[in-house]
Amino acid sequence: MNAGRTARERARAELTEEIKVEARRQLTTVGAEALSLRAVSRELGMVSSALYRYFRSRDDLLTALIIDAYDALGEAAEAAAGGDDLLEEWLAIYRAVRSWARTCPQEYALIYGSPISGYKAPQTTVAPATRVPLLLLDLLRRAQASGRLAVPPDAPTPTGVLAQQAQVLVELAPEVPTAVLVRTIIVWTQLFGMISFELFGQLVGSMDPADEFFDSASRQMAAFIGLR
Amino acid sequence: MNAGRTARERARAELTEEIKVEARRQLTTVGAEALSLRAVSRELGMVSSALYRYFRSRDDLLTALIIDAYDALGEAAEAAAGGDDLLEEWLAIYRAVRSWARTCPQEYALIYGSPISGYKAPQTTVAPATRVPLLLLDLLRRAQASGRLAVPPDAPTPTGVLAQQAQVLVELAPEVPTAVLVRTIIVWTQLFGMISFELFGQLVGSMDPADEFFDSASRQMAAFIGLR
DNA sequence: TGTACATCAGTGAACGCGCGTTCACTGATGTAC
DNA sequence: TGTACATCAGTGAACGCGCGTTCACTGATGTAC
Repeated sequence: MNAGRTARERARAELTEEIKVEARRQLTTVGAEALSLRAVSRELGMVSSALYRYFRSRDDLLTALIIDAYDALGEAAEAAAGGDDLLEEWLAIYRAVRSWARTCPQEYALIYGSPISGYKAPQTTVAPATRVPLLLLDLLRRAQASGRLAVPPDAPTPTGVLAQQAQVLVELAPEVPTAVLVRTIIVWTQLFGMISFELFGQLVGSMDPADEFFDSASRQMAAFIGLR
Repeated sequence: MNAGRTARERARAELTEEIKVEARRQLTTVGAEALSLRAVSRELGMVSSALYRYFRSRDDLLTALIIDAYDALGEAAEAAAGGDDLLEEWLAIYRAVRSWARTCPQEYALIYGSPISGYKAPQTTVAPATRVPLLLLDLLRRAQASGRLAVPPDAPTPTGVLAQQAQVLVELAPEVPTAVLVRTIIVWTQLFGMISFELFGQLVGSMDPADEFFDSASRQMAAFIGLR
């Protein structure tokens, strides 16, 4: 499929990739806020201004890295999906998310950590960000269809504003009870709270290393939304 | 109580405070990573080197800000504690934490956001960080003593590594069942996951504004640990 | 109460760095005839 | 297949900034006798 591409096009695609790879490499030591175009170009043996042929600005490079991070996470999660047991699939997705976060903590921080000061994420980052949530919602739809989703009796059906807000999710997964959808957001925040605490050192002194805790929490949260 | 203090001592204490206030003010626009000693001193009308009479380095100033942030959060939470209904008290502490985070998002990010690259938090930050958890554990002890803590039947009692790790908490709240203590960490991570998502913009498009969601989640999480 | 000395706060210059971005340019690659 | 022109990648110098930290110093405040 590279057939019709000119040498120029191929070189451009490759270098664009190399720049991102090097930027990612530097992220492991330095954090997004301090990521430097000059350092990246220096490491690639090119002059800093040359980088502007590939990215219009530092923010543009950051955007590309953010989209790549969401996509990498999405791919990792999607690769873990499938199988015939839905609960196991749910847990596998959870593990894939954690595992990706642990192997790429700075990329995780890029998308789920503190906002980068002075950087405003453009709309293009929105779609990649929804890959994992959409995957989980799809799983819940399948669970509901196959009778593996037992709405917990103590799950309150949302009313008022909350019910309205839940509509966005209802449209994506109309079969799934609203009470479960709200709980899904709760466990969704729990998942990232747990991973952030693990990566950012907040669990040190209690549940670190967090393997067993993560496993227990995942299962309890799956039960919390009624998945079995 | 300022009686025995010399003018020098008073001036020093005041300026130390002013530096922190100005640094905090700059944090609202710039993020910890980019916080600049020179900018702080400039704004205070002093020469940058003068700041070194008060803080040995930039990291020292950051440490002071971190400790202050934990303490401010701790105070806000402690102020919300008390009252005769334990569930209401729990919810009030939750609301206080969220409310503090929303009024001081950059200070929140300082302690619960991505780690600051190149900064290593010293031991002195540990104690202030435990104020809120200790408050909640104390509440749970009182709940257990007054029979307001009904261990949820589906809460698994931890075994193996998890049981060992839970010992740290058991020592702090020996009356509270271990199953509840593990769930407490789960809801603890949920709380900060939820707040981070709200502040960092991850809920936009679903549960933002998050007031009702936060309220519902707090109550459901209280029920999850068996508090009523 | 007054004096001599020690402590400390704040100055200003300097060191040695780094950064993002622009711009006129050279030389290679691609395209149309 | 060969030539003329257009496109594009990469260069190197420059602009205008910023930063943390050190150091010898002046002058004010505090302390001991």
